[in-house]
Amino acid sequence: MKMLEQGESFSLRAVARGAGVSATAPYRHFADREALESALAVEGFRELKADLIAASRPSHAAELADFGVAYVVFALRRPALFRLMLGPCGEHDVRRQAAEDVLELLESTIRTVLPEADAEALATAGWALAHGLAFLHMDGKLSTAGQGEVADRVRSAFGAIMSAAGSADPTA
Amino acid sequence: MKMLEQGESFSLRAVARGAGVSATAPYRHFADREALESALAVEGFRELKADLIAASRPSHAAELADFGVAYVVFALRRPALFRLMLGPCGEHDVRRQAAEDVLELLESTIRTVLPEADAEALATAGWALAHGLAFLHMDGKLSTAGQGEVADRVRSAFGAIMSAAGSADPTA
DNA sequence: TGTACATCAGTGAACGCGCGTTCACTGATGTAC
DNA sequence: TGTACATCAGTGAACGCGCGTTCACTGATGTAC
Repeated sequence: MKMLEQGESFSLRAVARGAGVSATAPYRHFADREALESALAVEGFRELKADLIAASRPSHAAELADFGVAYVVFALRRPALFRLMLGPCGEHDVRRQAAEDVLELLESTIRTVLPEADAEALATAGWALAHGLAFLHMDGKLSTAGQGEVADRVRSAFGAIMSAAGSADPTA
Repeated sequence: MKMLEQGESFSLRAVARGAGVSATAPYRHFADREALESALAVEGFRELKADLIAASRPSHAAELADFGVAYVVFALRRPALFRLMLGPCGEHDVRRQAAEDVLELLESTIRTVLPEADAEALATAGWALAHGLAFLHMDGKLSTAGQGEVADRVRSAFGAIMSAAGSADPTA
């Protein structure tokens, strides 16, 4: 049960604490902090992908917003993990490929739902939109107080992007 | 000349180092780390707003993408400052109001350029889109290698959102 | 069944690091008379 | 013009903290014979 506590940010010692184990125990299983971080990120991406697939069975374009809602909800439910997964990473990081996979999941969905759209551009825009909403909510720039407020905002934002894809050429 | 160095993240000592001054010198001017952080953030928002206004004189909807490009370029040029400005903040943080001001700048521009659109929803979507693109590029999830690659990607993403606003109801 | 040994997850003390912060100080500049 | 004093930006030593990491260790479990 390797979990990141709600409030605190990632550190090797914080993970050990969260697991109820001494600060040095993780070294039995991981070479160093970076190896632990990568393993947590990979597991996190597995969960995120499962959430995205579960939340959305997009039969038409509007339901793509469900992807966005699931993405933002995941980020708000596990902020430390989300930051770990999608935070700064180097050139040859496993997280780079994992993030690419998420983008491709979105892209292939768009290809079946909106075959006439520029799937690559639209997938990038959709991902960036969800990503921006996730960070703005996580970082307290948009309110998360109201019941259903977050989901409504995400849906309304996706409404703007997605109705474009069917009706206009997304490349300016 | 209070600046944040390119690579390193914000800390009181890092700012002092960047200013070529001892670690304790900032206490002559700021009560504590948080006061320094707020002052830098406020100054940063002033610069960002100036960049946004300078980069874009939106006469029609497509040019709103210039806002997005300026936003992302600012983030990539001053990543530590950008993270400081738009990173986690509490309920009564000056940065909250400053961020709100940026949103309102975008919103009022939309109101004059696209009077028929849902300006509030569209401004939030546009901000989130630019914000997501900024973080995805900063954090190495989207390539920043190619000449003009970033600006092209931002324009193409904004194309998708903005052409919607003129042609369809952005609320799903 | 019992004895000897290997394996292996976890422990606690210790290290060096950068951090925020305090403290008493120095040295330059400005002001009063 | 010179002397006495206040102001104030900056200094360097020192503190306690959480971090990543090392080290020698303990104690439980499994395996060989």
